[in-house]
Amino acid sequence: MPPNKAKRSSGRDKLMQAAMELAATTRSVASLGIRELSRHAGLNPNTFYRHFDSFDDLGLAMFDDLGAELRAGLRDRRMQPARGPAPAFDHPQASLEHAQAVARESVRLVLDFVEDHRDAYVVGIRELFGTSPKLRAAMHDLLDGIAHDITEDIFTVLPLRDLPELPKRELDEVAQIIVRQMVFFSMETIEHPERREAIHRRAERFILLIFWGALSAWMPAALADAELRFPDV
Amino acid sequence: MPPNKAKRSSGRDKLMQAAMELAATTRSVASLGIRELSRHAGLNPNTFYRHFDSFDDLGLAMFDDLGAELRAGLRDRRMQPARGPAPAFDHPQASLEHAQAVARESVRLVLDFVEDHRDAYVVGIRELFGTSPKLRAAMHDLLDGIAHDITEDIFTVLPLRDLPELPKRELDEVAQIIVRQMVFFSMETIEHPERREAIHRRAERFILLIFWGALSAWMPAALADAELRFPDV
DNA sequence: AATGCGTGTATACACTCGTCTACTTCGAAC
DNA sequence: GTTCGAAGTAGACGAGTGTATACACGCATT
Repeated sequence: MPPNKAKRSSGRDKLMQAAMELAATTRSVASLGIRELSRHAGLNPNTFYRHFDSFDDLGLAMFDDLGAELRAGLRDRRMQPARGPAPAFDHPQASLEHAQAVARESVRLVLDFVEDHRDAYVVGIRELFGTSPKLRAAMHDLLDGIAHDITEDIFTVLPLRDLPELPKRELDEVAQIIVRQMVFFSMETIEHPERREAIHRRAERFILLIFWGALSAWMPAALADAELRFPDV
Repeated sequence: MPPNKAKRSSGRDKLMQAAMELAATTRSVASLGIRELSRHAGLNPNTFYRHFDSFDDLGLAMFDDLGAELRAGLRDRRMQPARGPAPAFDHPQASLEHAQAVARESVRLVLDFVEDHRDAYVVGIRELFGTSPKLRAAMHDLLDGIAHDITEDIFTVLPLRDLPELPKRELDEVAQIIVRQMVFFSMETIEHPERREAIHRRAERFILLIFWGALSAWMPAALADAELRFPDV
């Protein structure tokens, strides 16, 4: 029953690869032509029907791969211990600097991934507001999944879980906002690679700003007591 | 030299209208067929060439109209005096409640516009990450223009201009973030109209949160002195 | 009254498209 | 060793496509 998933027919992969290349530069996934696609993949038009029964089908397969790789990459680099342990929360200034470092590294991580997977990424974002309801929903779910990962990550890495006032539901909302904003920032680096550093700074400042807002809103006493200042970024 | 711009050929308008209807449901602007489009507009295929020399051309014309109407609508409803004058800044709690009212009304304004111009709006957002660089740039510029309007509005309506610490450049960044986030919120109401009220609340909370972050970051003393609390939304 | 010109139409040509039917190849299971 | 199914190929059909050429109408200017 297990049909050696690794060696899996190469025609399928060729078609997905060709679709990615074509959709990244020329058209949207739904508007690809079967002939155009198979020609670009070096295959017969009919081969498409052997593996997919619609372009939605193909798109979903592509985004499954893309999403798995992105979330795995994020998880791996999040787990790497080089970042060091989080400071205890009774050293607020250290905690703040730690949070800033985490934000900076996370932004770099995303922008690196985008740079390494340019084609797949632009196709995915294109379909986020594209014509196919199924692909829109798939990308929407993917982004929300990443946001949820981030929420869990914050609860794990930072010692905020000791503070009962910080509701997970609202933290999830903040994570979703960050993920969605990063869509714009990352597409901006693709269109204007030369502005990469400036965009990186803007993204980092945005993340710190909204967290600062959340902290100020939900636990103002802690900030006031520690006489924290918003960091210059 | 002024060729009665109002009465301007109706074929042009028919084509743009047809393009809007088709692109909103079926395809992206660039993937429209000339025959399909003119058939849907009740015109001869060649008529298209009389008015446009590419689909980019047509898209730019559409977005010019859309953008003008949106920005005019925003400006009008911003100007209407029903909102009342802004409180002086030495009454911080009143100022905060005023800001909250402005945020709530602005969100409602945008969501109303989106509801009233569903087709044109989804086409525009589709092209924001679409295949045509020209249309992407046009939509990008449109959003940035709106963000700039908001910045100016804040400087006019709220008495923050008396505070030299609040840099206009950073305020512009915040406005851009809000506009971009509203893209997601508004598309969410289009896909899930029944969640409109919940989305409205989330959007309002987001706007207040990021402004709260900005205020806390740039003028923490003012907030601390006034013993302000983040409003429940 | 004559002249352009902007707008819309009719027809035709060469080409691409999606898909149907029929054929090959190949590897694994019995 | 044969069978069988999955993967890929070949060719053909009708429908739809972009666009070039040529034509018709209305209306302002001269």
